[in-house]
Amino acid sequence: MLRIGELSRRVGVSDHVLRAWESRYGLLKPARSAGGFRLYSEADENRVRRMRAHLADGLSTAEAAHVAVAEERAGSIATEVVDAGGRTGLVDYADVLRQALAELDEPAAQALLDRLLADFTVETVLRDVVVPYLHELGERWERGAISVAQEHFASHVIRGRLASLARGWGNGRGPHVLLACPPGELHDLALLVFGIVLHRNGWRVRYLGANTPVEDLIQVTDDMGPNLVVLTATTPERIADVVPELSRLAEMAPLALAGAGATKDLAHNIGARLLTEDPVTAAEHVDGS
Amino acid sequence: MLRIGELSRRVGVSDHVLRAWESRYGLLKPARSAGGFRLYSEADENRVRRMRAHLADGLSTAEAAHVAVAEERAGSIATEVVDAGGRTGLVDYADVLRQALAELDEPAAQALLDRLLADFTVETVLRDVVVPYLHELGERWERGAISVAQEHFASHVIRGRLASLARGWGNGRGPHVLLACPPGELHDLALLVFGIVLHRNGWRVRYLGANTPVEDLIQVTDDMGPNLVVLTATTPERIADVVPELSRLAEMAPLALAGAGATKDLAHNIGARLLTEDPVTAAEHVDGS
DNA sequence: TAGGGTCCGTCTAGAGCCTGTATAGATATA
DNA sequence: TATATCTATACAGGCTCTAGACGGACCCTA
Repeated sequence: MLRIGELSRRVGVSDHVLRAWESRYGLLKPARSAGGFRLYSEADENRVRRMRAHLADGLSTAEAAHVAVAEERAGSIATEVVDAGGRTGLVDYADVLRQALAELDEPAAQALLDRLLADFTVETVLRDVVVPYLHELGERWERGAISVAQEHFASHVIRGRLASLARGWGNGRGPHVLLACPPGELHDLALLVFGIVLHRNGWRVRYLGANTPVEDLIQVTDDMGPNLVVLTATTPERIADVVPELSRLAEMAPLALAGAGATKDLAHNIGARLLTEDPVTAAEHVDGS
Repeated sequence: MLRIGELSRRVGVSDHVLRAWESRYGLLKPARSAGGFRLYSEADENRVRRMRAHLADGLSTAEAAHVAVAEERAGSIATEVVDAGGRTGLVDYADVLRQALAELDEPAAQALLDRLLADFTVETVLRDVVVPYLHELGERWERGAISVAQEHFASHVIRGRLASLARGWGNGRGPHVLLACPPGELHDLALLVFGIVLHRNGWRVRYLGANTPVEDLIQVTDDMGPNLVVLTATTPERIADVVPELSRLAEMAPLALAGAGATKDLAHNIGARLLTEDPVTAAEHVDGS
């Protein structure tokens, strides 16, 4: 821990200026000694150096400070993630994600996901962070513990990331899977996760998404002849309402049901497989034959 | 974000001239700092460089400025002629896109979009391909000329591409815009396009998406103090149903209405601005003040 | 070729913004 | 005690703002 004079000497910025940058731009937030002296860390020193670099690039003082702070933010999440990743797994990062999204802070959420995806496999991030977060989101949603605005915002950010992971999932030469949710079912993010992992395991994905009439499913199945059709639902009614139609579908192509709404009985009645694991694990275990 | 002195140094054009080109030819539309200083983006820097290139080619100042602005729209770096050809060429791509998506052929659609985005600016692709395609999709949807499966499939692919263009749109230091659709309105893709272009013009975007209760909008507006709130609706009822609430919102922050459902009367009654142009053009014309 | 119009880079003046530096009086540290 | 640091405020100089004027270069027309 350095006091202001020492920091000033090290970075070549006068103590007056350091205080000005602190009060005017929030560049530094030093700890304080018992008597009130500023105590700076190594991170603070680095931040000042980056600030000076940006000034040398021609940015205005205010702008340079802003950029230096913004960089710091992404960086700190990064190291934190890597540290925690080694020890405890990533599950805690669902919390960080939750907080960023609850505050409608898109940059923070994206930065976190960037870091996670840079350091871990897609499967790990999806299984340990995204899926737990989605569960929590769904549960808060049901409890009314979250505003519509928050839910929409979070869904949009997550959907955007998943969509970019899904890019090109119709490509390839592997077996062919058709994904959809039954009529009335609006939650398709877990299905997206499932499809992403399937594609990474060699499948070609056709995705129809939420709230799809079974009639259309049958039509597409007839046209395309998929090797597998997977439906997800969060409540049993969504499936129970269309049992006869799904039975017909199950005769046309192998059918699997997943999600909290998929019960053993329903699957049995329809003649479908039941997938009980989380979307990532389930996708890894599905057999392409 | 650069101030005028730094931009002047970088591009080798005096600050006086930069201001003259701005006021005389509309070459630049810099954001402003709280104190009124011009703040230039990288895009502005590039535009000035192109302007200089055209001057060096012998064009008059007015002409060079016109071309520099126009080619940003037309997108093609190669075209030195102000061409109508690029445009007719592009319009046909909406057809190709429509066909790929109608056949549920994700790889073909993605490949087309990859190609377009490599060759043209984001604005051009959105304005001349994506937005026309969305209009057509909406119209077929109303006519029942398209299956639910096709509509879902197409929406998902387009949404995914737009989401990746939207990545990071909450970043930056420009003015702050809140985007949403009123309750009952489910079509938010054009709003996504609008947000993407706004961000490329320096705005920070907070996106709440389709079907958002006005109560939540008011809440978020109160918390965040956006510089602008924009709502889109495809039918007037969506807006007409919540006129009193929107009037209240309009008193809290500048409000703009857009989309086919936004009428002059509604906007007037609510005390909101009306955006009548296509999403791309409208976003380019929105004033940050 | 002269005269007038237009284009466009440059300049000015007065006001306001941005930012490094200075000052004063009190308190902390060694 | 001597030095370092604290907070709060003031200030100066450079940068930028707006609005307009100026003048050289060019083009048209008579």
